[in-house]
Amino acid sequence: MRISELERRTGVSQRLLRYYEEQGLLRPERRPSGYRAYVEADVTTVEHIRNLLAAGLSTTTIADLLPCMSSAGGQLIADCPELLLDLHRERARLSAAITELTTARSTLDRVIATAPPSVEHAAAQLREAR
Amino acid sequence: MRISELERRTGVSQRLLRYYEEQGLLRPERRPSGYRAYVEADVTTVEHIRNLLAAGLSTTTIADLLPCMSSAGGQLIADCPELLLDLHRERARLSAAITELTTARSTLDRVIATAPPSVEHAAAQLREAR
DNA sequence: CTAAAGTCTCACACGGATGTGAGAGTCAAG
DNA sequence: CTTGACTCTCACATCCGTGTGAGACTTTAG
Repeated sequence: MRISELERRTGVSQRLLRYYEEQGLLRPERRPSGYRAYVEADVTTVEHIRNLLAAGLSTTTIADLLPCMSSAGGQLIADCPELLLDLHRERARLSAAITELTTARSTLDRVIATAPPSVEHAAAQLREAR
Repeated sequence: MRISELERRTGVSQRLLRYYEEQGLLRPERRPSGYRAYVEADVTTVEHIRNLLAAGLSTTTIADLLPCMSSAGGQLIADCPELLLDLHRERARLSAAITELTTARSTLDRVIATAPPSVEHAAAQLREAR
């Protein structure tokens, strides 16, 4: 598929799709014309990229991660205990973030719960008004 | 405490501590000299900030969140349906972020799980060596 | 063949998080 | 008082993810 279709299917701009390629996250074939030729799996890959970026990972970290995720075999980390160590660190950071966010959300829920019904009602109307 | 102590205790540069204040994340008192006077709780607050930033949240989002995380002042929203609406939106964003982070962590777990025991062992030794 | 739509590369721009340095004021030890 | 360490503000600089536009080439529809 060409770039506009991948853009449509993933909701990610062409600019970013080219940027991800520049960062080594995507490696589409090229047609004789120079047009990029993406494959079906790239749709999933782009979704992975978006998730990991939203989680605060950098493109270079993601670049390390993606080969492991596509190639079913763990050959890559088989040779590289250092990478495994990085992944463990990354996981710990993610867990800490999840805990933080979950705590924050609970607190938020408690605050929201203190709103008197009249205010809830007013807010609901505000929401409709948009 | 003054800024260099907070820097030492949190590992966050003075530049960033001032930046967080500029963004409304910290509100240290000022001495007559103009020096910032931080309190004990600021250490924890800074840790929260670092975690939330690492989770991909912006300073403005964190600014909305922090008051909820320290003191659950429910009186705040009694007068202001607009704020309640913001909190609901914030909650939705938090849930989305949590989902993304959890997805990312599961992905990471699957990658880690492909490591053969020999590599796990090598990694464990690397970890000790630090 | 022509026109329109799609794609390419390149380059400039921008906001957010962070580093770095200059110049001036404050504090504490000798 | 002087000196050195600490702090202040202000400004410029950098990296990263992203937007936008120009100018040239490719593909497709009529």
